[in-house]
Parts: sequence; structure tokens; C-alpha cells
Amino acid sequence: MKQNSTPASSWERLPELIRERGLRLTRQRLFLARLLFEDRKNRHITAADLVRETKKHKMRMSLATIYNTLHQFVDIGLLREVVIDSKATYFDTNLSEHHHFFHEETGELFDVSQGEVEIGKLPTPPADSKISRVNVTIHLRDKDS
Amino acid sequence: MKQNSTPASSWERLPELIRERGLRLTRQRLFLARLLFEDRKNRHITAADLVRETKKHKMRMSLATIYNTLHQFVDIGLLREVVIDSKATYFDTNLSEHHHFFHEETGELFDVSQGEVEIGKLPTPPADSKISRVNVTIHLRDKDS
DNA sequence: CTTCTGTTTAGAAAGATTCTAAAAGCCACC
DNA sequence: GGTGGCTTTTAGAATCTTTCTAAACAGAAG
Repeated sequence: MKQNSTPASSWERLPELIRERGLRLTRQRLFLARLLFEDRKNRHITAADLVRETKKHKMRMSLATIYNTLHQFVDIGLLREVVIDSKATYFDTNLSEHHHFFHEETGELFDVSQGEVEIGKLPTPPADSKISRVNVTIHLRDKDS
Repeated sequence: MKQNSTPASSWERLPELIRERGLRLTRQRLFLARLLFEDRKNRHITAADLVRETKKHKMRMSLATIYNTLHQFVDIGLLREVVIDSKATYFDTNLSEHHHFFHEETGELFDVSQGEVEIGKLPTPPADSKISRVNVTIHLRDKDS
């Protein structure tokens, strides 16, 4: 089921998009896709966030469906999983190659576009492995601490 | 209680070390310190790993103590917390600045010394923040997948 | 040896995520 | 526009990691 990219434009076409990538179009998947992609961009959300949002919109949906859908969206390349802290799994709606600022004191997470970070040298991966992704997280603290 | 560094040498002096940093020397702390630092270096362990190891050594210790001790060792600068995946918290006995290879398929974690990665450009941090640390994780996959 | 206070402990509790088996829903086809 | 088959959804239980709680215990100093 693993696929990839397709620039994240035309969110008017969510239903087609979901079908094209091999998933059945269901009420739940469409609803979540709209929540995730219609409003603002570059969100970093957790399953718990989505539970809250679905409730706010009076949409009832089981927790398992939220988890299933998030993972399926990752599989079909609509979302990306980001590991920031070990309290919860974050899903990132920004599919472009990018990195993150992570404010240690507030827990806030901001995107850093790929161009803002330049990696000059990388080690050779161990035999039989290849690099699949390089993740740069820039930890921030308050200036005075 | 937050302190910092002191090069990780002379592990013969673990008892003194623990006391110097403001903790009482207890059977449990000393035992865990020995497990962590006497054998090999640069380990990445989870609480569950330690549970396994203490059992193997026939040392009985409550889970809570293992968690408490790990966090106290982080506080006094004997360990470092690394966030790699959201399944568990890893503690790193390598206190020097360094990065990691993370094998996505096996979950293995290897050190990458600081010199092997070169960062040419970094973004300016937001106002009132300063960069405290830059974390590079190189994700690996099997060559054929 | 006693006392004071920091530690450890077992077990319960919390939180996130996954599993399970049954019910429901999508969709291709008639 | 009804039917069957196969995918999804669901509620709830189960699992796993981590933290909490209150009571028992054990260092350290006199």
C-alpha cells in the first residue's frame, strides 16, 4: 500500500484523491481529510487533537477509525509521521521536505523549509542499508535560560 | 536539581559520582549505574531493557525505581534522553555531542559522531529564542525495500 | 541506636495505541 | 435500485509505557 507524494494541491478533489490512492471513499475518511487539509496548512496534529475536532464538529467516529485513517493517510502519502517527543505521535500535513524547530519549553513545533538548512556532509550508511530520510530538529530555548 | 556534564570518565568512582551530584547512594542506584556505565559505552536503552537486565542479574527492583533513577540520572547529567520513535523513551549513555542512525525496519540505533555530519546553514531562531541543540537523525532502510 | 528524611515498593492509575469480532457500509454488477 | 462480497467501522477489551500513591524501608548524621 506504500506509495508516495503527488503535490498537495487541489484539496477540492479530496474524494477523488482518496479513491485514486486505493482507499474506499467513506464518510469518515472524507471528513477527516477535510479537517486535515481544508483549513490551514502545515499542521502538526495528534490523534487526540482529531478526536477533539471531530467532537467540535459533532461528528461521531470511533477512536480506532481515527488511528486507522491517520496511518492509511501516511501510507498513501497524504500525511507524514513526525517524531518529536515520546508522549504522542504527530502527523504532519506538510509533505514537502522540511525540518522543524522545536521549542523545548513550550512544546511548540514550527516548520523549517528545506532550503534553510544545508547539510554539507553525511556519513556512509552501514552495508545493506540506505538513507531513507534525514531529519533535522532544531531545539530552542528561551534566550535567557 | 538540573546540572550538567563532567566528562564521563572514571566510572570506578560511581558511588562518589552519585553522591557528589546530590543523590543518596542506594543499592538500586549503584546497581543501575554499573549496568549502564561499566560495560560497553554508547548504549541506547529503554526502561524495558533495564528491567530485562536487572532480572538477568537476579536483582529485584521495582519498575518505578527504574524510571525514577533514569530520570534522576538525566537530571544530574549522567544520561541523555533521545527521542527516536514514539514507542519508548531511549536513554543515551553517550554524553558527547553526536547524532544518530536509526534503522526503521529493525529499530536499531547507532551513534554518528559529530564530525561525520556537517551542517552548512541553519535558520535564524525566532525572536527571544536561541538554538540549544541541533538534532540530526538519519533514517535507514534496507537497501532493497 | 535513634531519628530524620529521602527512597523504594507494589499496585493502581493514566494515556496512547492496537486488537478483536461483529455490524455496517461501499460499490460493482445484475 | 437490489444484491453480494469484501472493506470499513465500531465498541470495547487488551496492551504497553509511564506516572502516581501511600506505606514500608534504608541511608546519613548525630
